[in-house]
Amino acid sequence: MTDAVKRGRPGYDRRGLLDAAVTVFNESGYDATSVAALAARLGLSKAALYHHFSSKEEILETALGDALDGLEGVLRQARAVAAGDRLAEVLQGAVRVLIEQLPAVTLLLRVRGNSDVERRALDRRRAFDQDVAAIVQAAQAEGAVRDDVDASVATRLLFGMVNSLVEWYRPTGPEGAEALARDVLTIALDGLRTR
Amino acid sequence: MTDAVKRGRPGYDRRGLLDAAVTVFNESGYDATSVAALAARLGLSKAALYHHFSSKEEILETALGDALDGLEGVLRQARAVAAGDRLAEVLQGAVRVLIEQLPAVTLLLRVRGNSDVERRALDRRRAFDQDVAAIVQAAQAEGAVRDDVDASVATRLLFGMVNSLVEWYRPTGPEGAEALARDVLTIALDGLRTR
DNA sequence: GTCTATAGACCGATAGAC
DNA sequence: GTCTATCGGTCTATAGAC
Repeated sequence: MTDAVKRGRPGYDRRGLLDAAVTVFNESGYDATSVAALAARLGLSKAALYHHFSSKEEILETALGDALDGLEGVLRQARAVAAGDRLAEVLQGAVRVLIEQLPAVTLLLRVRGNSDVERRALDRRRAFDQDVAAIVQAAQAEGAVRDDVDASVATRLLFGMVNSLVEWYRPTGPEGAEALARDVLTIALDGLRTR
Repeated sequence: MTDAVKRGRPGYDRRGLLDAAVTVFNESGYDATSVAALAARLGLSKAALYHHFSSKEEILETALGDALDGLEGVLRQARAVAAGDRLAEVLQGAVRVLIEQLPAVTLLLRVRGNSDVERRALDRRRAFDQDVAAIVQAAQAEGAVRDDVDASVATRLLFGMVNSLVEWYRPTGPEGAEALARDVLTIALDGLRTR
């Protein structure tokens, strides 16, 4: 963490503005938030906003890109471990990314494909899901994962569980990121039933 | 099933109009859908719409009520079985309700509390979640469910998995309701890992 | 004639563009 | 700061099946 000296007039930088804007989008919805309303909420003028981003959609695109980069990074990382352990690695990594980039991932998960930018994001998400499904399938072939549940159904259910974190997880809460990742892995791999 | 003789001018009845309207709300968002746009999409006039419902919000309220009635019915039904089996009963019932009332439940799960109606629905949803968490806790006390995961966290994760069905399940798909309920129970209770 | 669903013209309020 | 389009909603009259 190099704490670069901040120069120039103080205020939002591109990064801080992005985070703040995404939070507002999550509160009120992307479409429902006009640029004027966004600027007002952030306490600056539209002109200042457009100094950092050339359009409202560029804010969206950047945030969705960040979220997707994080998730795809998890896949890259998972390729380093043995095929049988890959699913656990992906689940754990996904929980970590969700928590670290909660606002951006929240925005990503609410995208419904209303524009080209949103559709491209959905395409990347679909590709991610397919990669995960392939990992599940490989684990089934290896015998590490039960094969009486279809790989793509299992993938959707697992990521339904993981993604639901954005609905309720708050950084201030009692549950830490590691504990949460552990709980997700426990349920996903071993289930809740005692034996 | 008394198939009452249909009298009067043909067209939408309240039920059919509700289903159609909820589907449109899910496509475009409740707030973003104007009454005029809704009426146009359904092929009738605003006035005809207001013959069946006294306000746009009453449509929302009715749909959310239907979804919540269905979920609460699952809880009532679950009270009939032994405490140790109750969680399985609730999960299975919830999957069934989600599938049978997919449009209404989808709408419910997207509510963010932007009005009194939405907040009341969220309150009922929270109460439902708490009831389920109590069932999980009771199962833990009985030793039927592992107690190294907090009951309310487990509840949220399980229902994250179940609720995610609205994002991808389509009645036309290959997966039937019963098969899906079985898959959910398998993962939730036994996990994906082979033993 | 009765019952249900429907249409068109219109209202006051307001949010957003200019 | 003004102006216009659109919002949710109303009123009255009517169309069509039994």
